[in-house]
Amino acid sequence: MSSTNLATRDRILKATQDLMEQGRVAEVRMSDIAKHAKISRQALYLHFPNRAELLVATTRYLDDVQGIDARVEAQVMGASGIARLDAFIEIWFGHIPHIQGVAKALMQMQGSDKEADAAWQNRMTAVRRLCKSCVESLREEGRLADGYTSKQAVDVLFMLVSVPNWLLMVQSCGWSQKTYLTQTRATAHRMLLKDEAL
Amino acid sequence: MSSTNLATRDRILKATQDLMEQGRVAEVRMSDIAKHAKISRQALYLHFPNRAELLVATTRYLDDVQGIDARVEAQVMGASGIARLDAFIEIWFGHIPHIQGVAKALMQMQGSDKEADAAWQNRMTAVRRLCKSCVESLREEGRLADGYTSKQAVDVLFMLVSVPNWLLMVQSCGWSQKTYLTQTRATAHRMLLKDEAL
DNA sequence: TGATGTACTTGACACTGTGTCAAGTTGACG
DNA sequence: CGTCAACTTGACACAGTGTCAAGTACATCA
Repeated sequence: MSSTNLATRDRILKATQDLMEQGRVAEVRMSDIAKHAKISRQALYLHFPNRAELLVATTRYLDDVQGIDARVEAQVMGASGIARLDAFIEIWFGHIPHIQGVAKALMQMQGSDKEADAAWQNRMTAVRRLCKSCVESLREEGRLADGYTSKQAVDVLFMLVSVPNWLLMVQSCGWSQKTYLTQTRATAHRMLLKDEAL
Repeated sequence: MSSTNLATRDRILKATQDLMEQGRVAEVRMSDIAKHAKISRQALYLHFPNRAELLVATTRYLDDVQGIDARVEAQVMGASGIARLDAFIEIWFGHIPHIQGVAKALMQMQGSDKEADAAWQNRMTAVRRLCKSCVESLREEGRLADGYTSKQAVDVLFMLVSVPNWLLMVQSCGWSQKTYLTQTRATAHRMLLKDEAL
């Protein structure tokens, strides 16, 4: 895998992204990806052991292309309290459209494929960590609402910003990105913040 | 389909429910269901044209077994305003555990199978209608929060009570039914109700 | 120049699960 | 006894994944 041609590997990842972004995710077969990357189907298996790992690698690739880590570091971890929460939601919701196709495919394999299951779960752990850092920062500043344990607050935020919810609102219900962002931010505030009755 | 033996049909539906409730949903094959219902795999196709329709029929069967329609009629449509909203959430969340397995299977087929897609979408329309009736009742009583169009309010409620969210909180995050119900009811109030600053 | 190795191709094949088809079997009812 | 409905048995087509073996094209190096 690491010994194979890098340019080809990137072409595969790019092809996967392209096809996923477009359409009927489950109809993106290994052979489709190969065709789009202009290699043989079998060559895919020289770079990735199976479909699940290819999809996971694609999310990593997309993270890199979008420079998500750096932006998170600067804008989320660089802020605190409400500002951190808002920055997190904004950056994450800006990223979802890019990964949404691959995410859908990966989630569809859940249960049918243990590898895919674990892989996606693992990816989501990173997002969960960010939720946690937001909650902790709010708590440190005394802004966290009563009535939740810390874990519950993290769970709630994690649910609020989940990909399935995004898919439902933006793709099925036709909400614009902007509307959904605004509404979710407001909801997050209403749910997680202490009333400022001062 | 309607000309075949009814007892067998029910055994199939019961078997499907049993297997789905238990476990790894995607690993429930047509042959597994047949085995569990003590008929041949081929006999399944005398009763249901394909897997998708079998799953949908199973949700209908579960609705019937649970007498969901009557309870909705009495407790949801029989109430109004906040009481209707609360009754809806309570009944629906009480029902999700029963249909959750089949729902998961159906959602997993989304995209790979147009029939399953349409079928599940169609099932969810009924839930959406209930959301709508709650929102309309709140609006009639002047309790609906400002800042949403009616459609947006329905969308928000629909998202809040979605099966994926239930799955995430109750199955992945380990929330108890009761906690999740209480929290969701509170969230629904916070999001949909006008502040009662009187 | 010729040897070696890497990246890729071609074509075949095993395997799993869905759905179809054709030819039985069984039991009830007239 | 005949007939019909419900079901069984066994075979098969089809799609998609993943594997395997043999071959090609090209670069690099002795």
